Amino acid sequence: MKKSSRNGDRPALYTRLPMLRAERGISRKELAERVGVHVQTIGYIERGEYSPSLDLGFRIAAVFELPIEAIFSPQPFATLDASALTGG
Amino acid sequence: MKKSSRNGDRPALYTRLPMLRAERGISRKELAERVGVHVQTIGYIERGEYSPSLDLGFRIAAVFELPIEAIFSPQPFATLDASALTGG
DNA sequence: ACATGATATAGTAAATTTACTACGCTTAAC
DNA sequence: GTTAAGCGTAGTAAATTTACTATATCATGT
Repeated sequence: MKKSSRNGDRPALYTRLPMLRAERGISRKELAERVGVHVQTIGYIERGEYSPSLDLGFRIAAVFELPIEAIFSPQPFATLDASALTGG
Repeated sequence: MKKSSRNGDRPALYTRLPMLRAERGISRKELAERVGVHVQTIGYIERGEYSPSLDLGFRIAAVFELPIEAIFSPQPFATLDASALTGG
């Protein structure tokens, strides 16, 4: 009654939430409060245990002021390269 | 058991799906088949009766080769202006 | 040692999304 | 005038998401 069964075991969706939170020093609890969901809900999303609603996706994107595609992806994110980190 | 109760009556999310389908001459049935959901599911989404999963959002975006933000929005879309339509 | 904050696990319950079936209504094609 | 396609409405059932509680671990700070 929890994990996406469509894809057996693989995450329903990948996310950069842990990295983005780390960068901005915001905890799951704080993010949860800012988007109006339960803390554990953020946990489930970060672990890829399910795909959030688009609605929630937009609220999270608003907190980080980033497009949804920068935070979530159906495929794993690549590690950031030099140009991303130095402002190419 | 159907509509978003969080926001009483307002659509959970707005979408340009009807316009995009019209532009490309694709029916709900065809879109549904292409993203792998039931026809009625597309109907519900187009009527704003609920907010699809981010997962499904990505699949729909892939069909149109557009970013999610171009297809869905928490706020109503404005009508396209001249520059959008003439290639500004 | 103790308290605290952050995260993980487990389990239950409620809400929302998705699937499916059946019908009614229009419009276009024949 | 019948057929078929496309869309809307209704209703039920299944699956997934979200809420919430409790407990455990780990790291930090005092």
